[in-house]
Amino acid sequence: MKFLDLARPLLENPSILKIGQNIKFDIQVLANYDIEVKGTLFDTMIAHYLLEPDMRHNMNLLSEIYLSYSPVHIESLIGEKGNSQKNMRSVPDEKLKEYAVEDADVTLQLKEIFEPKIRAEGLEPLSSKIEMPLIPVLALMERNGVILDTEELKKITYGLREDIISLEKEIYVLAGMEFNISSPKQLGDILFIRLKLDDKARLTKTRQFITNEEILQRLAHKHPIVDKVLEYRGLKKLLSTYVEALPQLIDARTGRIHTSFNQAVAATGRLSSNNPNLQNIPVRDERGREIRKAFVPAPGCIFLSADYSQIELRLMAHLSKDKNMIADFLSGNDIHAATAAKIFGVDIKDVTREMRGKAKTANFGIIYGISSFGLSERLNIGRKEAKDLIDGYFNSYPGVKIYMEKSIKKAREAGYVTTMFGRRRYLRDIQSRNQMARGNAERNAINAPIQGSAADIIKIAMIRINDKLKSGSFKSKMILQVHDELIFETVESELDNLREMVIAEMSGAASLDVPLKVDWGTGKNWLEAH
DNA sequence: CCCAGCACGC
DNA sequence: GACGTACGTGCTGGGT
Repeated sequence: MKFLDLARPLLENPSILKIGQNIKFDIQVLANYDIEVKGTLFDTMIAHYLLEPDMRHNMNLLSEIYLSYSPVHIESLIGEKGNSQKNMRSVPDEKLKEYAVEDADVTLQLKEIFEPKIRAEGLEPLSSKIEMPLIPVLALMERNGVILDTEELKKITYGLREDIISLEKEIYVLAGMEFNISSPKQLGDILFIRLKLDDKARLTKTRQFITNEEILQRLAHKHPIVDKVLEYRGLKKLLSTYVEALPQLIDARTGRIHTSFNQAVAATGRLSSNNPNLQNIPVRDERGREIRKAFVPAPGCIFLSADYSQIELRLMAHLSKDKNMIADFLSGNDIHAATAAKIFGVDIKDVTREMRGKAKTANFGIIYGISSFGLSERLNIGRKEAKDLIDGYFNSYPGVKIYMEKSIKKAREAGYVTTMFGRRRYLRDIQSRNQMARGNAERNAINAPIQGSAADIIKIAMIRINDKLKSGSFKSKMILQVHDELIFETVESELDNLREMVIAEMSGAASLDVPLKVDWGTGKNWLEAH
């Protein structure tokens, strides 16, 4: 009897607990053999992520820390990573056995340590109701993948290449010499030494000239080369990071792109995505948006995109219990306009674009714990005006200021802050005498509960939606998560049912003092649906 | 091979 | 006087 035939009934038995380190990986390997792992999961990597979200969670490290034991490194079996790295299949059975058994032993020992710690720290519900059940959901989304229309991408490629070459030529003429525009060092020397665009130019810590977008924007009026450089940078980024890289990641077996969702990287509880990162596909800039047209549904399908509207600001309203902010959300008015009306003391119908823009920046800044200096930099206004704006903000929403102070106080006293669902973030620098370290910790004390609660909520929605997809025998697939947005490859006949279900599960995932509003769109590519 | 600087997303 | 908005991934250049 083959091993798989022996293992299958155990792995597929829903009443047998599965303990592992990075179980999503095992689920994917077993899925290749048509084994569907069922039953409750306990993943030591995820457990440690909940216990110490800022740390790394690989098994050898955990073993060294918690078991004072250094397991065999995989490299000693299959060699260093690189071209010559061998496959697990090439490892002699005797060695493989030792490795596999040790791996299982260490994992079980770690579980015995982490499980009581999870319980002791009040993390059990977050663990057993959200993080562990999410593992197979992410595994399925990864296997689902998404189709990339390479012909559509090719169309973009030619235009980009041409424009980059002509920009390159124009830049060389304007600079009076050729240089590597992609080298910040060379570019800085051209702009600030050769062309003398700013005699007070700021330097990076490695004493190069800063040439980032913010600095260049301010210089744009001084010389035509600056805009060309900005455009060149943007187009190069699109070409190298997306247009040229994405087609290389199409899986030969499925013909689709399969990202990895990492559940144990972001210290706030968010997911991250890599190989490729499908959470940073361009959308703001007109030229970049074109790339989204290349993400398409399977024949007979249509994309449904559903996203939480202003979830972080709604969480600020909920967590702070600020009466005015709650009222602004309940009114159904545009929140940034409502904020502007309060800050500037005008009727909401008299709010100008400029006022709304400032209020919007202030709203974002508040979530991130911004200072008056930060806000003045961002809005390109004076320190005084920025301070007045912030004072106006706190007068409008006094509960928000109190909440921010309370968050910092909680961090000082407990050493950590928590999300709505008990996720912790330790802020060890909150007492630091180093201003920068302490400031950082204080901003995290404000941001982590908000960003983290939003992450908790969308994870709950994803689990419930996945359950409904199964129980309702939908053929539609959940394929992507982008922090506050879920994307589905929808069988067209299921669209109405699916949309209704998705919106209900997303808005019902948590009960706040303000509604959890969900916006949605559909389309024959990701740009249309967004 | 690693880090810095930069740019994309939320 | 310096610092100054959270969380990520990935590219290129440039030094080792």
